[in-house]
Amino acid sequence: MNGYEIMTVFRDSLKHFWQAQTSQIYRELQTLEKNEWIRATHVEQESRPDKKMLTITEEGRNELVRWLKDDTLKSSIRSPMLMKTFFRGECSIDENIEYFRSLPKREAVFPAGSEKADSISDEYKRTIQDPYKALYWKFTIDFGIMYEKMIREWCEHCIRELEGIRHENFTD
Amino acid sequence: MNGYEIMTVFRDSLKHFWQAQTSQIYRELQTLEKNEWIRATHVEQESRPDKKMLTITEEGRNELVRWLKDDTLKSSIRSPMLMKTFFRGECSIDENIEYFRSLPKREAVFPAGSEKADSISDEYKRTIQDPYKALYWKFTIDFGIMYEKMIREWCEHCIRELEGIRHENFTD
DNA sequence: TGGGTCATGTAACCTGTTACATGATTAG
DNA sequence: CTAATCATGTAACAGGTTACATGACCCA
Repeated sequence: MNGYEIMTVFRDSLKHFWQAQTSQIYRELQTLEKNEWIRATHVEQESRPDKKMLTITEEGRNELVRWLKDDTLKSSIRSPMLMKTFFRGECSIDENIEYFRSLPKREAVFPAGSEKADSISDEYKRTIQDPYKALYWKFTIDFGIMYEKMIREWCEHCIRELEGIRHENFTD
Repeated sequence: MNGYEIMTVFRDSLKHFWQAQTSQIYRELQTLEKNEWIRATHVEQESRPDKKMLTITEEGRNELVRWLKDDTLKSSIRSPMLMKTFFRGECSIDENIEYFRSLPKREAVFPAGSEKADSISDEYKRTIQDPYKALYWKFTIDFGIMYEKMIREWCEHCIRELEGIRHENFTD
């Protein structure tokens, strides 16, 4: 792929678990090239700007597998949404019930609906070809769907607790 | 609180959704002071190093509430774990079944067990006093517990799919 | 006497975001 | 003719990590 194609893959197929800007992609690709983990070929085109096609090297693939097998990396959650929830004691019960009601929509992993994710998949499967590799991509989609469901249940749980205390002497 | 106390709160009570290093805390506190969102008082102590106690200002609280009510900020997931899952097509089915078996333990939000979270809570509730505010902290713990459960179910789902294809002509 | 807690930070680096910059082709 | 797509990046800034630096007290 070239940088532009990688950008479209992030935008269309990976954004449910990782967003990346064009600027970051080009900068990271420069680093990968410096490390000789990828190699560039200049491809001339008519009626389209020339492309810089990138291919993974042997050392690059070794590094990829080394990273995959390294399970010392801990990927703890870093959630601005939970940080906001934590500080919601600054607002009233009614405001916070409304907050939890609107949260699932605002935090949606697939704002267009998770069914739409499948239609994106067609395009992506064409790029990826190998159905075995596409399976792991599908697993990340499944994660997103289950995550959305969990968020909805969590919000319902919080609303129930807030409604339970609304009529106690527990007001701000 | 002073910087050190804030560090202990992150370490003991917020690390399930946000980790912060001491160095970052002190740097951010400098910025908050520059913006006059917090104000410092020097407190002399015997047999202990002097403290720099910090208090939120009126503008600080306004800014906090402004941030709380701003729901234009989208907090999409950024998960190194899902990125690794995505690339797992590089490994064999058996290796990946093992990967999903060990994942819930490695990705645990509460490595000591979520029951232990409650014992941490006692210490924290003493700090926070206000039971209404403590409730929102508990909601973040509940999130962590539900998230762990979801991860376990997701891993079981992935293992089932991988075992289903193991005996098809779908090998690496 | 040695490790843990209390208490403060700085420096360098890496990663992610926002804004800027350019220019050709093609489809509606 | 105008907006979208293809194609490449740079600069500056913001946020997060790692390593370094200091020093006193307290408990075992």
